[in-house]
Amino acid sequence: MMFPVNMEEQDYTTYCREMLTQLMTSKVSKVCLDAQELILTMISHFSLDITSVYNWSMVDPKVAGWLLNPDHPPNTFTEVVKMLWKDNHQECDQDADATTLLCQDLSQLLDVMELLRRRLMDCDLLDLYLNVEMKLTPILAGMEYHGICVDPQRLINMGDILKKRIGMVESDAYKSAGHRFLLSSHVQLRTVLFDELHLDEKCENRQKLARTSVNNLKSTSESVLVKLQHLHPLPKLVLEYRKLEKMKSTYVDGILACIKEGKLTATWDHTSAATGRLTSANPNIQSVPKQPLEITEASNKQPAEGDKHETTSLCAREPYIAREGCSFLAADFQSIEFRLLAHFSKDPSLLKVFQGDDKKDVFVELTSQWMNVPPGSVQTTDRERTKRVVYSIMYGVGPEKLATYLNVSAAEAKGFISSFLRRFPGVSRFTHKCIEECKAKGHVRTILKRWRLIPNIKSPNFFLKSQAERQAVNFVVQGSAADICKLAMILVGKQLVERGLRARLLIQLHDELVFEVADEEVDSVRGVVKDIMQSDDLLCDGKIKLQVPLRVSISVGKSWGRMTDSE
DNA sequence: AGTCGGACGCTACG
DNA sequence: CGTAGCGTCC
Repeated sequence: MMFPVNMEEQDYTTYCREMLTQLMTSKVSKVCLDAQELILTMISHFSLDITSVYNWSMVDPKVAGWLLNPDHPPNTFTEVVKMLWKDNHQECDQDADATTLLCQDLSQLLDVMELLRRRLMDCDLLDLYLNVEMKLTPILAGMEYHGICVDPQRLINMGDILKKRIGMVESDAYKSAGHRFLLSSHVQLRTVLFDELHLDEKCENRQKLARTSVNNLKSTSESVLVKLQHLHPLPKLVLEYRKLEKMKSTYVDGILACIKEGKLTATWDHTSAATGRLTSANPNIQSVPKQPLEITEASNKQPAEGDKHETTSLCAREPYIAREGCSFLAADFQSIEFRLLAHFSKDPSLLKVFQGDDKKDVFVELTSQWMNVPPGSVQTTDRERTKRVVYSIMYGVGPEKLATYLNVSAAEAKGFISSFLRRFPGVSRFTHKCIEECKAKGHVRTILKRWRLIPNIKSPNFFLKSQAERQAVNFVVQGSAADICKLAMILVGKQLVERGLRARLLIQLHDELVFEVADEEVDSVRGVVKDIMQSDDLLCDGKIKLQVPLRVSISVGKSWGRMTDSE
């Protein structure tokens, strides 16, 4: 490519923009390390129309390296090279200057990419690479470019309320402990709870309290504090302190620190999750709490009035506001991982739960099947328990952890799991098939053939082998859900552009997409998004057949904290 | 004497 | 299961 030097700046910019746009949309193969970053830079620098970058096609060696070995992705070009040639790669000249090094890299770039392409082909990953992962790259760049508007004043107000309440809980905690100590220190809390107050010895019917995983010390985690809270006021105060502190440090102060020019600009990372999921960082928008935090605010001002306390509800998503004249539209795949478990298990009773009426509640339906009672008389607590059991089985967590979630004994939890597996035997068949396949091939695959190498599946160490088995099963379910969500992002993006709708994707929460939409386009966008996400076209034009239908629910709102269901 | 970085524990989300 | 990020502690 040539860049003329004798040009006015204005013309020069126009010239470059034209050149680069032509190059990017041409059929010529473009190899680019960190393609996402380049696209973002170009959108920002040349003020390009975001929709025009969706059909740019590039190949990125780092993304290829990650797909080949998702547990140990290469972070630099050197690491990509190392990965391909292992130990027998040509030594780089340590003393060479930057230009020489760059030239060496460039001279290798094409060869490297050619080799990566061949590897991807051999591993049956090329289709996934070209038609999913690389198509997603410009979409992620777009998400980073748009950013999300937040109202800083709301965050500051929340911070003030939290600060006051934290101070009060702190002094109450010191009183109940009998002395001051650092409430945020697990080590100090452990001493107070167990060495000074001996709460573990007073614990009802000798309940087993959790231990820390690395050092096997007495844990002070939520599940332990819940068990201790009836013995002494301190555990409950610590629980409240932790909730308030988490909210303040991560979701108020942490978010405020990430605001640049009035908006949040998270980075979206393709290659940091071995399961194929996306991650977001600085901030991690995917972990902003959904449930509001209820806090009791003592009103010192008018103690004469009847109520001593007034309760305030703090919602971390409340300060996220759609831009002027726009609304957020969220599209959520309803229990997609569970549906995929049903698909893979082919268990007739499980499949039946997802067939027919879209309106019915799948966990009520499942509880009804499991307990042999009519759906109408399923209790809320039973429904909740069913949900926990299903997710525990999918994640492969044992009876102990399930017991803490359900607040029952480990024996009871074990009973629930075995009862469930007896009632839906397809699930066990599926998990065993996963593990056997993994043992035979050394890896497992998702519906889009994404793979994960799991060498520990043959480990003589029981813990490592069990962990590997859980990972194998979980990867197939979680990774397949990730595949489908990526397909949705790509296809919805394409359809919105084709229909001239200016909705833009801002956030991906694994099974949910959040768009920002002009108010007058909300109805059209809702229709398009829902149709596509539920259509057979989504699954590679119907080439992939699922045993269950996918269902999408839509909600709309001006604030991310106040979204209402929308037909 | 102050500061950095890694290990660890805990907890949001899905 | 597996991400990010906050906090202590050495």
